[in-house]
Amino acid sequence: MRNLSSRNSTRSRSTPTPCCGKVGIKRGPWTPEEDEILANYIKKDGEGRWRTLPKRAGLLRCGKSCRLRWMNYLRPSVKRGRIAPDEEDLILRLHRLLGNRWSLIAGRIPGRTDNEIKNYWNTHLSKKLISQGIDPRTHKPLYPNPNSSETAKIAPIQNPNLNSFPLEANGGVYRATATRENENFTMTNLDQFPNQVIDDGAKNWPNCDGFNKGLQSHHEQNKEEDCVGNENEDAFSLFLDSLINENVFVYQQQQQFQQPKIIGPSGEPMISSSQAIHHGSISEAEVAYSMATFDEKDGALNSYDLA
DNA sequence: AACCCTCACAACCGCACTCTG
DNA sequence: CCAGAGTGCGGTTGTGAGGGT
Repeated sequence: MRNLSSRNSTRSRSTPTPCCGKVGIKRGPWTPEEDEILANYIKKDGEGRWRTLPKRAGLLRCGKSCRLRWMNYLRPSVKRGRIAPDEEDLILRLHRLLGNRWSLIAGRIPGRTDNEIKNYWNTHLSKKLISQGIDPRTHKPLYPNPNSSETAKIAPIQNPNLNSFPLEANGGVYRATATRENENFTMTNLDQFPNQVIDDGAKNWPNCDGFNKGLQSHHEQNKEEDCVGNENEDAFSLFLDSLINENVFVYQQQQQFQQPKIIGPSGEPMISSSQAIHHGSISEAEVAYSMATFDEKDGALNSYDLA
């Protein structure tokens, strides 16, 4: 799994992309004939070794192009057609949680590809949000107006101290370091996960663990279908589902509902992720990120100590 | 009919990660 | 440990269709 902060790191070496830019390589839209050749070849010989695939299959395309065409268009599991309203709603909520992690979002929407969701976002949803006065990047109001009840309904609840993703790389660990002065409470993921999930730790899920799986693209998940049967099957998915559902709940109820106070094992006040989000001490994205990571040193999932 | 503009979507590109020898 | 191959991801660009003038 790629380090989520790696895009900011300096590239260690500069490797060209040999399959691209070659003379004699066809570019542009794929023809039905090319599609048929590619699909037939993959049916026969399977995916992978994309760089040499075009030559083996007899296509004048670069490997990347073949892979993209297969992943985004030709795969049998790819769903075509319009994005349904419920899918749109899910995309919106996932984007609020995950930002432009299109492959993560796509992994939560069966049959949809990261490219399709990205395109749909850029052409439809971002404009829709802007027309509603919401910044599509931050999901915050473009023109904050405290008197606008409409804005308050839609806008996410975020910690004003945490506008820029305060996730620290700590030996491969991304830990939410949310704190808020004068307010003491602790949030853990214990109220979200069964204990055994936490106790197992992500180290016990080397290739098909719920968390890594959740962080992989949809097509990667398909590649690992043989991993089903693991008791920890997609714990990340369950968690994300709970976040998504909680998120809806928070948005609907934030103005009028007081959630019951939960007392932790040592008497400390405990809150759920939705309450923490509601509280403004941690954003949805921070919860999602931190929940999706584990400490490589002790193999334990991160918990939140917001005190 | 011709041209221009906008939109939606497919495809490309560069970067960075993992894996392997 | 290193170098290169293979691959995935996200931003950007290209292309074709449709509508307006």
